[in-house]
Amino acid sequence: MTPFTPPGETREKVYRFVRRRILEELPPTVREVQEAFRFKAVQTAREHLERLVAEGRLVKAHGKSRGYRLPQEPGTLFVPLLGRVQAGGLRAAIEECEGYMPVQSRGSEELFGLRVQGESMTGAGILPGDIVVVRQQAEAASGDIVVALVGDEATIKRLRLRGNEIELHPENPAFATIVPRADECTLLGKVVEVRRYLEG
Amino acid sequence: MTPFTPPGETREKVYRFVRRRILEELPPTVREVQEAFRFKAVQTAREHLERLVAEGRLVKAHGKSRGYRLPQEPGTLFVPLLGRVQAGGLRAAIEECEGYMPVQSRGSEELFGLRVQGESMTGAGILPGDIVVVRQQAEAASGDIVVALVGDEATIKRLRLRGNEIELHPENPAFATIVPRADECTLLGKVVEVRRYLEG
DNA sequence: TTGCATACCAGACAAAAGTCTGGTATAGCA
DNA sequence: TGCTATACCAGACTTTTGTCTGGTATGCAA
Repeated sequence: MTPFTPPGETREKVYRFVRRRILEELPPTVREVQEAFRFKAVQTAREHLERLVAEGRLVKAHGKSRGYRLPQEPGTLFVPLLGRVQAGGLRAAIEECEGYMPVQSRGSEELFGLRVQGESMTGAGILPGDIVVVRQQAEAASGDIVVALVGDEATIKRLRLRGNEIELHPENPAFATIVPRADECTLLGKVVEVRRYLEG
Repeated sequence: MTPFTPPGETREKVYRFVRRRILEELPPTVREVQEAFRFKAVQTAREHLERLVAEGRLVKAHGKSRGYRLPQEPGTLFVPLLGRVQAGGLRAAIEECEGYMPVQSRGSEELFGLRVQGESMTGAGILPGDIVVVRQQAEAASGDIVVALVGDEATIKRLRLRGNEIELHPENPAFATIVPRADECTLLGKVVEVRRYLEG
């Protein structure tokens, strides 16, 4: 190989290669980097990688195979996607989930996805078939969109607190506000994200 | 260790462990599985893993380190998130993207994320600040929600084809339909997903 | 009882992957 | 010119990791 490529050019490509591989769930080995770039020596790949670590663009687990990672945790979590939640059974629903979906998150949160049924929140841009990502929490602020278990089915509404009273407001004039008694209503969590898949 | 645990119980836990590790971007080695379950022999871990492969719950790359993967490609891709797209510059906008977001995809698609500006699509549940995931394509069907470059700015509208004419319909009565000339309108792609982050 | 299955262990070997020492060629700078 | 830096190569060593052979204990069914 001609021992002169512009400084940093190859390294940039190495970085992009490694990042893609990490994001695709299988970080490369040093020798895989070597082969991808047709280096004749392992060391060449290693030098680029170590340089990227020194520059802070990668981090590594010393001595471990496929040990190169991205520095600032892209923080992608896979959370269970639930079809519906019925009385008492958030745990059960999570166990029997339909699948998993990737969500960006700071980590220590308990999240789940829930498929939206009904038109009661169309005014807030939440349509039937959409998926809401919910953070499990027992408290929420007035104005938050929440998932609550009222009677024996989970429902998505906007929460309003009036003194000690809880109100669950739909965002659609065709639906009525629910004012549940405290003992027949459990807050499952707060909606932190809304998704709509327009294909498949 | 007591040589009797109910059949399949440990294997189920091994499966969950491996799946979590794969989704977190670093598949475990056989010995990491061994240690996680306090097996005294590597072979025990290997037997569980090989069994999971035989059952089709995992697949593996023979002889490669950290070679266990999930069978049906969870297919999570990281796509560039664009703030805005201006005349001519989809390539440029992708180079200078704001960041990356995880998207579930069948793989060979060219996707990007775009932040929504304006209220012209609120009727379709697409609000200002939402992010749309767009598949790059030069053609689309009547009725699709598309991103098009009209003049020198990208816009999101519902596409209607009337014979040879292209119409870009807003979903908000306060906005007017656009009927661009073919030479001043470029189709950037089709919206395949809508996301709204309600926090942060 | 025998046979067979599951669940596990001991100890080894071989391949894969990380690491290291020492080298060459080119370019830029003092 | 010598010094330093980058980019790369050769070949080896060491650790990690995948793989293998053969073993024990328990439960179940013929």
